[in-house]
Amino acid sequence: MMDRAGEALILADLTDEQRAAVSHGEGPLIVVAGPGSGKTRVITRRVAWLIATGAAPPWQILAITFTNKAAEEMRRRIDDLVGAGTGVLVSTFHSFCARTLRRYGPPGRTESFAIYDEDDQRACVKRVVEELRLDEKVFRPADLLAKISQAKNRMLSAEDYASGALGFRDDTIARVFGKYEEALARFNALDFDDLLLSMVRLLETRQDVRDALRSRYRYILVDEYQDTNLPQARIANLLAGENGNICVVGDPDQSIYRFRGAEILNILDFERAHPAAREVRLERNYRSTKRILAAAQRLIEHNIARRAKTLYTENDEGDPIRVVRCLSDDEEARWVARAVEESIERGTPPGEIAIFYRVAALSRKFEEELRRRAVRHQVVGAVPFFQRKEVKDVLAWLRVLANPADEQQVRRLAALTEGLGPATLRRVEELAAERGLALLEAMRAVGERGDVRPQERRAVERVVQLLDALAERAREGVGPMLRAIIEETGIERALRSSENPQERARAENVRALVDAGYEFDERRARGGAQGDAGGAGDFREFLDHVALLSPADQAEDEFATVKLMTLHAAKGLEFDDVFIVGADAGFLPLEREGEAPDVEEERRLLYVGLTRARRRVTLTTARVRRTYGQDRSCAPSPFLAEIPREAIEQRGAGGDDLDGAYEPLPSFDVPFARGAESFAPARRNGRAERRPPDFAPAVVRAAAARPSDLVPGDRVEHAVFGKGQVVDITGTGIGTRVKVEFDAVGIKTLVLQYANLQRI
DNA sequence: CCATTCGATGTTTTT
DNA sequence: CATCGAATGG
Repeated sequence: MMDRAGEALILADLTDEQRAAVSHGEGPLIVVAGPGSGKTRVITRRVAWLIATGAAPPWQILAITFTNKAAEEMRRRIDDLVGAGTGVLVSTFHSFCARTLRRYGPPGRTESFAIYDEDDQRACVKRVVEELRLDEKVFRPADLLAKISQAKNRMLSAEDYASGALGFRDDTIARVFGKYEEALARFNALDFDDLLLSMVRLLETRQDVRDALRSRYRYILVDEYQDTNLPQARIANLLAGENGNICVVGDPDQSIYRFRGAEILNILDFERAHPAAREVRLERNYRSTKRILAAAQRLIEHNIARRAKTLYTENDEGDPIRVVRCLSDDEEARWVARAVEESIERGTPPGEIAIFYRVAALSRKFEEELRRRAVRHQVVGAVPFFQRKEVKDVLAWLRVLANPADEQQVRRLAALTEGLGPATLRRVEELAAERGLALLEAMRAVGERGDVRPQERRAVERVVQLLDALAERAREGVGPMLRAIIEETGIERALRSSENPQERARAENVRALVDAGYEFDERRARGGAQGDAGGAGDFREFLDHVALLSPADQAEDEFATVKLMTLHAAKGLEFDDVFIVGADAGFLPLEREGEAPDVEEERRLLYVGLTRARRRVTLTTARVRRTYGQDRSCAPSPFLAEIPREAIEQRGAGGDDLDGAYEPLPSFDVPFARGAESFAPARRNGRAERRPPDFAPAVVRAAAARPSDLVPGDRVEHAVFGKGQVVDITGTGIGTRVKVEFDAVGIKTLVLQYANLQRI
């Protein structure tokens, strides 16, 4: 424990506001922290201060974050201040709940419950939909799941939903909801939302648990409070108790997870829920230049549902924000990649450069372009490793072992097993129904069905035998178990010998999973984890760990690589040089079919993006963007007009200007200057219409024009089809199609754009 | 039972 | 264009 000097040290280099928050005594505290205002610093210092002053021993402090990554980072910073392994619990809501529920048993489940991720959930909904004989086209499992999750976030039960249902569709959703809940209970499973809801129920119904937890965790700190949903806020408040020691930190302007149930009122109305709360506002920004901050501030002031907050900074004026209007998305990618290169040449460390986009699908072109230029880069949160099919296939074996009631996973095993198809499975299910057995038990008894052929019976037995063999090896650790799985099932071998390079990459994932298992064992052997040493608990813990890992957690912050990520993933990070691409109407705010965009939320999203930057921001737009292989013309995002002009330097890439909304400025890079003037841009409020090929913009025509001096009779070569002769050419611009009679494969019609024909 | 092919269909954001 | 699911043929 620290002395007075240590205490002074904790407060030494803080501003008055920061100090007020850090050294707040008992009772509720809300810290409204603007971007770059030293929020994490305040939390970690406060933890240190509580310990140093003896207000609470470390193990009575609970700090809650949203992502594992944030938790890790916070733990690290707390360790730096107070020493490692002091026992401060830093956890995400979900893993804190999972852990507590495992200890006390969630209502209606046993402690060995499975945690269902989105894939599992969808599969489960799908089964319900089939069971109810609904048309999957009309009732798409993913849509239904979204509705169900939404309801759960609002703490509505299936019955609640049913009683509020309007019309047939709602009624049906309510029925699916109910069946889905039944299925989860039967499988002894909880989905992500249930982890929170069960926790609420546990705290509300079990006074002993509530008291135990309250005396255990006397100080609660919640980061990113603006992103809490109803159950999360309820949990935090139940843990804290009335007038308890709850400290919430956040920024309503950075609330960007409404689609997932985040309730911005939790933070806006915190004081109403806690009349005794003290509020501290952190408005000084230490991160960005004056210009960036001014731009962000002016932008966000267009929101109506917010509480005024005025940020300021003592930092430099800085460079203007670049706004670049490109002729096409291809060119945007080229331009950005070049600008990234240039930034690196100017001395920016690659790891200090980031590219943000609204939708993940946009990443591809930038990736390709960076790869072409050999710029090291990394897509953050691209494909969540532990959610890849091959990884989940392997994990399914462990999951069945951990929770044999999980029929969903048992089915998965069946699907993985050669010779065990739907027909055989149905027979096993019938057997289960007849005898009142669990699916897995029925598989053991498969011999009692006369109508299962020996070949199929053997397949079923293989599954059971492997599970038994794995159970035997459970004490050896997760690594050996995983290894046994891939060896016995031959999954890695099968993938590795595939023709398809993508498949072979999957083999690497399987291998990496086994490695992760061994690493887990090692970490555990070193005494890192708590709980029973070795044995069956091990792989359960491994599964929990894996289930609650998010894509963002996979990011390794390598100093040497440029980062690409969605605007959502950018929250909480900072970079010297930020590129926000795809700043087009329709994309930002993102418009979805049949739904009005949530403009304020989208504006906050851009606000988050802008305020990640320390030194430079570049926003890019494209006149023509390709989606579904179709060209659509786009207007710039309306948000661009909300940024003060004096903070902007506007450029057109391709000898073009910004549609008159801004002063025309000299071009930066002019790959396709000519021909641009012949094209009058459609600037219909984003929702660009599909245009016939002849109206294809000049840029694209220029791009496609290169080989189009082809005439019938020319000899050409194609990468796949080999050599051939051009028979006919139809269409113009991007829609140009070439009919080629190939020597080897006969006549094919190719889209000139993609065919990549070489004249010979 | 399985592999291949064809057609339709689709694009947020994530614990 | 890419991916997925269903249909189809072996």
